[in-house]
Amino acid sequence: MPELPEVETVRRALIKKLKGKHIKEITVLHNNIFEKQDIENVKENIKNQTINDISRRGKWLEFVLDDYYLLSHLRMEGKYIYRNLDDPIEKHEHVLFNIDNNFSLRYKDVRKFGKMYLIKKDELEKSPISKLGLEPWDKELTPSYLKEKYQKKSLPIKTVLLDQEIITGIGNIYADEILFLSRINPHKKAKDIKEKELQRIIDNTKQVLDKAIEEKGTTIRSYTSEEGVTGNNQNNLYVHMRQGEPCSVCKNKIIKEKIGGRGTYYCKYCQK
DNA sequence: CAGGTCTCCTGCTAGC
DNA sequence: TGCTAGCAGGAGACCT
Repeated sequence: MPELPEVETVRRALIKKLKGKHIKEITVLHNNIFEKQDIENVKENIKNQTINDISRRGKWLEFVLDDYYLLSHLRMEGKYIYRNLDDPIEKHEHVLFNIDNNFSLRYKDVRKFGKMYLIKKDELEKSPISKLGLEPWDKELTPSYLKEKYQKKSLPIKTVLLDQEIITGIGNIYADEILFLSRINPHKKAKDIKEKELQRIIDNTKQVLDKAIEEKGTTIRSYTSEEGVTGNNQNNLYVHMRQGEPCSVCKNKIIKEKIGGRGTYYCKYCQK
């Protein structure tokens, strides 16, 4: 499940291979990937566009083309793979990019949850990324920013950390890790979090995500290594996917509960 | 506006 | 061993 570090890892890999290349045409095998868009327009407009750069906003990849941004969200299982142009289409490949009549870049997504948007450069405000909150390393991310955003949130902090309109890029794995390192109980209401704790959340968010990027992401529950991106950060997880194992601090058992519909792992002795 | 629930989708897994 | 029901999960839609 790609979160910010995994998306950043994918971005760095893609740009090496794709920068300066041209999208000659695309084949779309599952229209829902391009949600609420006219597929024929998308196919026509993307023809012969140059991939000038690939950037990232939260969990979104942003292909910077000549006249458009191609926004791509991998959601749970999305990945990009390279094939020869005439290689047969394999299961779960939904969008095929002909790159310079030379090779095929393919978007593959077992669950079909991923989304793409082809947006004119001056219409970015109409796209989903316009609603995103601050990047974890943004200077504006301060305890007072979070205090203001959290003041009306009665939801558990675990749920609120996943809110992409406040801090963008945190997903289910890293939310658990950030709260463990911050010694905050995931059930605690966001509005009840003290200023000192907010500072710990900010510091640990950066630390956890930096470390995960350094390790090229976390690979769990991944049945193929075909995406070419197999990270090592799963070895550094303190609580996520570790129910029943001893807490690294107090040795009590890590527990798993559902919070806001999400599997949540924490130590109820260390996290108050 | 805040928050709850449903939906999308398919492979994996627990339980019989 | 083989089958099936239920689960996992990011984010938008829809409802209260």
